[in-house]
Amino acid sequence: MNYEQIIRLMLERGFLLPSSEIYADALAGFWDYGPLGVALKNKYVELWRRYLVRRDNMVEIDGCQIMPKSVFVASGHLAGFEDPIVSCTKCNLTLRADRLIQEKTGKIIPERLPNQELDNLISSNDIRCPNCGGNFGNVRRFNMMFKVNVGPSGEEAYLRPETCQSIFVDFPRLFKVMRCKLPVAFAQYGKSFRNEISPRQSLMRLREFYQAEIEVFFNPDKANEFEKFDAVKSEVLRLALDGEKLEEITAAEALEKGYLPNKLIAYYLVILKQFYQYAGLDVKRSRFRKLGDDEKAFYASSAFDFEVETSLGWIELVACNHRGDYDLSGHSKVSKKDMTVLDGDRDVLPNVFELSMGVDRSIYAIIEHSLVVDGERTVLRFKPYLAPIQVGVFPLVTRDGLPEAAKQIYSKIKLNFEAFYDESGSIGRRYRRMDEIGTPFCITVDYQTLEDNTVTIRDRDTMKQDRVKISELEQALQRRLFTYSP
RNA sequence: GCGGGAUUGGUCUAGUGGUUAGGAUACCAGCCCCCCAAGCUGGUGGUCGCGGGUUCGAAUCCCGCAUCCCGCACCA
Repeated sequence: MNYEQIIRLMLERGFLLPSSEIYADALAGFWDYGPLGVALKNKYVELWRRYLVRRDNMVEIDGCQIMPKSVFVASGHLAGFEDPIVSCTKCNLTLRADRLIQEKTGKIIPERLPNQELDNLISSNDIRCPNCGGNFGNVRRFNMMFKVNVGPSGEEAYLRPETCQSIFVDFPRLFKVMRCKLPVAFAQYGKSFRNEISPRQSLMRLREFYQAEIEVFFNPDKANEFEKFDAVKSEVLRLALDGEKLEEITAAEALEKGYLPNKLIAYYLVILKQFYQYAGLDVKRSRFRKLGDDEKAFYASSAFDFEVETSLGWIELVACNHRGDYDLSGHSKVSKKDMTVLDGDRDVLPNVFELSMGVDRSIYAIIEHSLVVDGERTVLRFKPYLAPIQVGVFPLVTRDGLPEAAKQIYSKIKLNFEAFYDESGSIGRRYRRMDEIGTPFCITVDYQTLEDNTVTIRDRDTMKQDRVKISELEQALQRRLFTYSP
């Protein structure tokens, strides 16, 4: 299935809704999660906590979405997150001013050049609209951050464009009160906001979106003194170092060959890949792509994108950036707070390696990779522990006391599991409905139930059934649902 | 932002100026009672993205706006 069909399925089944769709002035780039979507997302985030946050003893926080101007002065977003743009006075075509000039003149044009100088370059080189030949207006700045006004005085503040700034500004206190030692990782799941010029493809480019970010703070002199690496050194990574060319190589070899800068980064790339394996992504269709200098974010000294192949092509799920001491030194300068911490007997300003995960995109990718159309059967083969509905409960027929028996089981197990009771239509039809939303197990109450207090558990993927005693049902479900596997 | 296409019940769709907007699917109820969908009967649900205009009369023509898709540009 392609992107469009998948989105239709998500809309139809209550995974996703266009936000404020009843109004004609609904905004592009905003989508709501429906009941199944939020259930899937919550379980995905729980898995993230299990396989990354808890596994690595990370410290999780939940920071505010609105932050004061100073934060973004220090982070560089007020200057660096801003593009010089210019519009044609005739056809309104809008382009990046620096790139336009660079393209026409062949000269390297720094993005930070003042507007006036960019204007001068456009007129002195007689640059006209490539679309209609019209003249360009004056260069202006477009900042992708949403500005908000706080309090009656309208104090200038911004919606955070990335969640990690909360971690950086909280770092000094957190490090102390949580009794941290380097290296230490901080994690946060939450919303970020970017005023995208043209949001497209629903979950791929949202203006309000979820990130799950991990910021690893470490002593740059000790990035190779990293014992945890040994446990994962023989894991295979798929690396795209130079364009599309792909190398499958163990983490240890990648280090030896200098593809990866240090053990710490190698370790986190491995556990990120492992996490996605557990999330049910087809990692054979994934890669870590090394970004060229022209693609990297302004704060990154080296960067890998974790990407997966979908019907939309390769999409970026996680940006893995070596941010150096960019953030802490920036915040230290602007806030005049000391951001150094004690490591051994020495004060160090930690460096940061981040795994910045796009949650919404990940959800999309998992759905696409989980979807199997097998003849007439449409199945979402979610890992059981990610399934929005975990178990369906059905009476085989609607007579002879079977519905009553089934409802009794349902009312009991729904306290511990996401269960769904259904008695409408044929039994096969009910199984298929569950297949379509990825429910891994269905319990059927049949005539034998009335005789010996057993029910069948039907497996979504094999369609086979096991018979279990009602008294052992919850245990049996527990075991099936929470067997984690890559 | 630019160019192109699209916008009719949950979903797909017929309908290009004129009676209560038709169908499929889904859904609901009843029948059937069947362990892998699409059997029978009945039923709910749309005023046609929003606003304005033309016309005696518009889902159907015109304008504006919004959203979605594709291409370009943008994507810290």
